[in-house]
Amino acid sequence: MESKPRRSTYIPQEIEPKWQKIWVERGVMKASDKSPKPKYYDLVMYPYPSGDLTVGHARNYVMGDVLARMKRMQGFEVLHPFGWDAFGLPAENAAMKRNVHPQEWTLANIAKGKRELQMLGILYDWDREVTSCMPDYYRWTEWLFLLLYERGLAYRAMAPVNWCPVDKTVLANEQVINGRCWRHPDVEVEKRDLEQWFFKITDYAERLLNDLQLLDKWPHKVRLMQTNWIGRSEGAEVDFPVDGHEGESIRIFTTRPDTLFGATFMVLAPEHPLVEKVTTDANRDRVREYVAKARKASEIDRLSTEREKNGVATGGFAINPLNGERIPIWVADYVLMTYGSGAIMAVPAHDERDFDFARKYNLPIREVIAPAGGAGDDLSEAYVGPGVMVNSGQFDGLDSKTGFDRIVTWLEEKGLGKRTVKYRLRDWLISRQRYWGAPIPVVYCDVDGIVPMPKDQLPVLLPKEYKPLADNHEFWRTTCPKCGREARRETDTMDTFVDSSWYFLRYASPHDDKEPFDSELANHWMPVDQYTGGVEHAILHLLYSRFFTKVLFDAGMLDVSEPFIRLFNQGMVKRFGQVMSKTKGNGVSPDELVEKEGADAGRIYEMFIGPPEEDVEWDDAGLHGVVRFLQRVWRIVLEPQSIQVAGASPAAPDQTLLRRKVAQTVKKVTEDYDDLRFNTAVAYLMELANAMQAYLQGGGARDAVWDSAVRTLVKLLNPIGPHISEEMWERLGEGGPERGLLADAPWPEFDAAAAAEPQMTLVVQVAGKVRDRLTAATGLSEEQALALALASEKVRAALNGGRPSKVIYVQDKLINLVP
RNA sequence: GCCGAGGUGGCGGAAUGGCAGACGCGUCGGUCUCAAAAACCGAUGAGGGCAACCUCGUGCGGGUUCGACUCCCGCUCUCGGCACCA
Repeated sequence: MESKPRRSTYIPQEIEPKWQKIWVERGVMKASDKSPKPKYYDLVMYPYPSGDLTVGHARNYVMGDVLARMKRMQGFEVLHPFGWDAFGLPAENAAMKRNVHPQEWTLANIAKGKRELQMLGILYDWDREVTSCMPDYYRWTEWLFLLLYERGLAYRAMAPVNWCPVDKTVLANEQVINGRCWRHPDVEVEKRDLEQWFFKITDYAERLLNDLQLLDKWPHKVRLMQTNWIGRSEGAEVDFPVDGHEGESIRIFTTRPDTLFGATFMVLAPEHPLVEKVTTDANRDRVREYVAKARKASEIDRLSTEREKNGVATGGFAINPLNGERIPIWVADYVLMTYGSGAIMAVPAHDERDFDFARKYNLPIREVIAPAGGAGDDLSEAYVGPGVMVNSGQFDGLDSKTGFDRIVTWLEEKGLGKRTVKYRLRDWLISRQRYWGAPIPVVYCDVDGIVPMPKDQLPVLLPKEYKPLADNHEFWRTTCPKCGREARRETDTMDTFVDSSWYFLRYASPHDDKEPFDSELANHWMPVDQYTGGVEHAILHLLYSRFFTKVLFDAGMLDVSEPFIRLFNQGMVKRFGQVMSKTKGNGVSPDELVEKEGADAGRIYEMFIGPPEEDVEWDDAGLHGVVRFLQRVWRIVLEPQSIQVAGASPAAPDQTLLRRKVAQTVKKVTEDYDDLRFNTAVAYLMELANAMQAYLQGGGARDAVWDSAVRTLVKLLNPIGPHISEEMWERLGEGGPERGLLADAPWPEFDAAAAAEPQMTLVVQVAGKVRDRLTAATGLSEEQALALALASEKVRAALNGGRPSKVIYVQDKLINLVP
């Protein structure tokens, strides 16, 4: 019995661990600070180590890895680091549930996550790994808090804050979604008056807004979301004197000073400090009752736009500074204490909210802006558009835009008001009543007040014992750094978004023990060339990081004022209609994937599954299609003799054609990787493999042209399928541990001459409908093309023997004959 | 309510003013096999025709253009963001 010649088969499980080991030994992804090559900083958002890494989460890490690998081959010195957003509540929840220390749980998850990333062939410079919960990192988070404090950007204030009753901590505005906690969509936040630490991000509102214009490589959507979040409004502040209270006035903000003559009443927020003063004795009980009720109402109820507006009259009156008119002062909770000055002038004719309110309480509605093209005395709704000013004394007849300026100027001259810009953005509340976070490094002393820790005494270490810091006497009993008397340490920790607002800088000098980062190195690597992560951070993390970068720029520690040049938000991977997660039971773990089909197939499938920015549905059958593709590539590259010359209708093997296809693929795949269009890049690689197989089936010679095609295919495949391509490279005799890695080989150059099409398909249309397709040389003149078209039987038939009255010729593409 | 993105075969998707459906999945037919699976080869938008071919077709209705998935206007549905910010 004769045995067939033994064929090598593609068995990913045999080759993947081998190359992973070699890459690590060779330090393939180590970034050198001193390289003469141009730098490329390729960053993925560092994750929370939840211990729940599925191939779904890994999708964006694969994207980052593909780019990093190609950029290296293209001759860049690539910084591709990884780290862990390791402080945060889940660790405390796990600690309470399982009685393990948050740190123990976190570090175990990190070890697990790291192993899972490595088994997918994702390479990072692990020497630069940062872990935000370790003292060598949070020491510098504390340091940066002090920097902000020194610069007047960190302050402590009593304020009504959002309290999550489940997490038992306060939340930043950005963490409250529709009045509910961002981590618990079922839990309404409560308002509490607490003294808390804030970062003064509002000082940077204007710059955060303006510099969005520089970020032209960010998704339009994210820029828009930040623009709306910052919420800039131009208008005027105007003081309305309170009738009968000499020297007392109510300051309002309006974006429509042109409607000042239409103000028929004023509204104060229930929390407004002047409420008590302006209220008359006759109205006092009702007003007090209303204010008490409003304070108790939940945020959700208060902010609901559906709810009918309500309020009470104070009995007091204010004077319109423009016309001296006496108008009543009301209290209503549709006016928010947290925006503007907590008081408004109500112009019901030209504001929908004021209109509703006026209707309900029969307050006068006076039209002062007439819509262009006719007086709109229809009072069924407020007219909020521009128009011509009426009932406005000396300003009558002006268009509202001019009136805006004139009135503001008039107010400024009289000292009654001034042009103002307001933002919706609020200061960033960073205090958290939690154990597992970076301690806020300040001490409260009866004598010296708030005393920041001296920087050389950092870090304020978290105590080993897991219990609330406020209950840990050993932690908070301390001495004042200034006077040495007994003092109390701050027991709140920082929002974990503080940790993640600067981690991308730490990667530049992760072991620096003198400062948060080495400015020279940070300036070398920054800005991040490509930043990849989920869109859920469109506001929170990205806004905070931009803020920190600007503060550090102002402090002279950084040369850049925007951290991320190009931002990409990848879509999520779903399975059975839901986002993949281990807890939901629909996750595919890296172990499962690698064991079943191999890391390369999984990587390529995740890139091929759909457009990278879209949510995609994981499908095991689809994954198998990629396995087939890899097996085919393996055969084409290593076993071309095993591919039978087809009997039926083999396409004539054409070397020029093959060379052209290879050259065209180089261009398309390179551009697509660069633009993160991985799905089409894979499609082009498949097309090339199909063309190469057809060439073999046609009996094509395996000569120099073939060899070059094979090597190019393997190289183009490398960033996305690194193990199989590295193995094939070695077996082709091109590389391997001795002769050099494919990962270090140069990227294929685009050969424009080889890619050029000498012939074209001339599409012939008659009246815009395709009637024939002709093969012709490129560069035809219109006359030549027309002659060719008219020679076609089908075209003549479509023209019914007539002559075209008009001809449109698109060079090398199409000719359209209009009868 | 306001702002934004989107709607293409049985499915995921490709094509951004010029050949609609690349690439893949699935399905059907074939080769191999005692058989099945796998693998490989071929077909595959719908309708009509023996066929060459013809007609229709990118959510709906209009428009611009020699020509529209692509641009404009209106509508509709889906998804995302914001939601009393004066």
